[in-house]
Amino acid sequence: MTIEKVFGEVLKKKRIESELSQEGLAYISDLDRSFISMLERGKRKPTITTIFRLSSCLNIKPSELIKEVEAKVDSYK
Amino acid sequence: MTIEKVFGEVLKKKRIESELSQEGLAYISDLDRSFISMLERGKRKPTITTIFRLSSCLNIKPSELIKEVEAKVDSYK
DNA sequence: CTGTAGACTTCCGTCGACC
DNA sequence: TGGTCGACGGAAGTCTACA
Repeated sequence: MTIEKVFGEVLKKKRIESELSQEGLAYISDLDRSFISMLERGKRKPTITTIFRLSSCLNIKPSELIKEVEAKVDSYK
Repeated sequence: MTIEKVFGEVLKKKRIESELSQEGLAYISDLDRSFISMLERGKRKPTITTIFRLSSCLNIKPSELIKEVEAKVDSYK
């Protein structure tokens, strides 16, 4: 498992929990919808600023988002 | 304060605490020394994979690194 | 040991369109 | 609503070299 794939899974989960569509998240985060789609599918790797932006839109701390990613990455080892 | 500037400050602090030179960190993380230099000065924004790579070299969890960044960012608000 | 410059390759992130 | 395609500008990250 790659970090970007796990990040995509976590992002999708958090987005669903916030009851947002990709389009809705794209709108409030001011990121492109196709980019959100690629992030969720692990086709793109976000920069630190993108991580912070998405986190605030999902009402979660960046460190908590990363923590979930790191826990999931560790579980694959 | 921008996120990348704060990240650079935290990165430098952690590197010094690990008693590593930029060159040493570049070597073990397999990143370019000039890139490490620019990261520390906030001239570049790391992607999530770079954050994970640097964290493991600094013996810290990615989420803890981000946590310090987010705390410092918040302190400027 | 660190900063920076330039030239380079790869990829982030945008945009419009279609399924 | 989400996946994907192609084109694009700009930025991530490498490498050499010099102060």
